[in-house]
Parts: sequence; structure tokens; C-alpha cells
Amino acid sequence: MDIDKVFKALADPTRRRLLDQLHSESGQTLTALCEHMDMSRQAVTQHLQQLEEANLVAIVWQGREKLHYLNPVPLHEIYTRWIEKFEHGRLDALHNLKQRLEGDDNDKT
Amino acid sequence: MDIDKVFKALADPTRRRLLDQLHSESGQTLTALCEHMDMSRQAVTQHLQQLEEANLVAIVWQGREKLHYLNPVPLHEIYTRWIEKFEHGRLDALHNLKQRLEGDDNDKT
DNA sequence: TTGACATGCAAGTAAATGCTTGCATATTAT
DNA sequence: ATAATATGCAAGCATTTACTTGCATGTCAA
Repeated sequence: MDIDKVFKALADPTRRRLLDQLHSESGQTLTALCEHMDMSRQAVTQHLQQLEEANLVAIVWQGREKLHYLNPVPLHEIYTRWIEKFEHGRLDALHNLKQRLEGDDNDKT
Repeated sequence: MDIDKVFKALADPTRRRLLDQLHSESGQTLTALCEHMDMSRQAVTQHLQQLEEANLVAIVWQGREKLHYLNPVPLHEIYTRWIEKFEHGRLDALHNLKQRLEGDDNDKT
């Protein structure tokens, strides 16, 4: 699992919107997805390719139609590898930062 | 909170490494952070600026030294706004996808 | 006060990114 | 068989991104 590809895929608002579309309705075709987007079909294709390479979207061919399915596993991976880790001691970190900031400006107890 | 800036800030491996550095030791100066990185000080500065604009890092000036602190709140925001949402029904989604894939190749019940 | 240290500012550049357009291919429907 | 539909491939282009280098500024210490 290339976590860098996942982060890069998520970095673009259009791609996040595509994920949202697939979340609201699973298995949409390329043209169906294009209808919500204000850009050429090729642009959407290229975004979907990046999502596919990041394993965030899985493709199923059905005749000439290309169906898109959301795969939430990489998102979960980001959670366990990145968010959970920093979440740990979240309140402590904020508390320490706050104290440091306050101590820098005044001597509030 | 500009979630796009957060995603974009996280999209770069160098910036994620900087966050890791700050996670392992809080309140490091710019030069301290530079020691771990294989690029010019200015490059690191620019990365840290993006992290700051995304609110992932908070700065505290102490004389001529610039101390960097990690702020985990935006990460938590990503979790609640993006991951949790897709997490919901994670197993279902996988199950459906699997069924669809199997149904496409054979007629397994 | 002078020199060393920590950082900022800004211009320049190579590579990556997002998008378009034109044409090609494969599948379905009439 | 032919036309319409769904998609792919590839070249081209403008913008953004990551990085460097050179110089300027502010702070601390001898």
C-alpha cells in the first residue's frame, strides 16, 4: 500500500468530490460521474485513474461500461497510521501549546 | 478551517516527515528540524509555512528562535469529516464489491 | 560593539499537475 | 451493417510546486 499515492489522491478537491459521489451512489459509470463535474470527460478519467492507483476506487467492467466502486480501506489505513498516532495525547498537546503561548505573552496562572 | 489546505499540506512526504519529527520531539527550532532534512533551510521553511497555513503546526517565537509545535486538531477534523463517514459501512462496501466482482466472473450464489 | 547565529525575503528554475482537444477502439442497438 | 454510445490514448499547454541561491534583518554573546 503506497500511502503517498493515497495522500496525493486526496489532495485534490475534484477527486474528493468524486469519492463523495461514489459514496452517495455506488457503482456509477464514467459518464454518470462526469455529469456532476464541470470539466471534460478526460479530466475526470485522469482523476479517477489516480484514485484507482491509490486503491481508493475499484473498477469493474461491464460490457462497454466502466463501473466505479469506493474502497474505504486506504482511508482506514491513513487513520491508523497517521491520525490515531497524533490523536494520542491530543488534549495534552493542546494544553501544553496553550500554556506555552500564554506564558509567552503574560504570566497568567 | 480550510480542509483543502490540510489535505494539500499532507500530500507531501517531506511535510509528513516534519510532522513526524515534531511528534517525536515538540518545540523544535527551524535549524533543529533542518538537521534531519536533506535540503536547504529555505526549502524546509517553505514546507513549514504550508503546515502552518494548514494549522497543523503552530509557531512560537523565542528571541531569534522559532519554535514549532504540532496541532493535531486538523487531523482530527479530517477524521470526522472524511474517514469516519466512509468507515461507516466499510465492511458492507467491501462485501458488495466482492459480490459484484464474483458475480461478474461466475454465477456463485 | 562587533561577530556569529537564526531566520526572512525574493527571484529564478525544473518538474509535476490539471486540463483540453483530436482521434482511435470497442460495445450495444436499430 | 451501420450508427450511436462508452471509453481509451496521446500530445500540448498553462499553472503550480518544490527547490535553490544570494542577500537582508534581527538577536545574542564575547
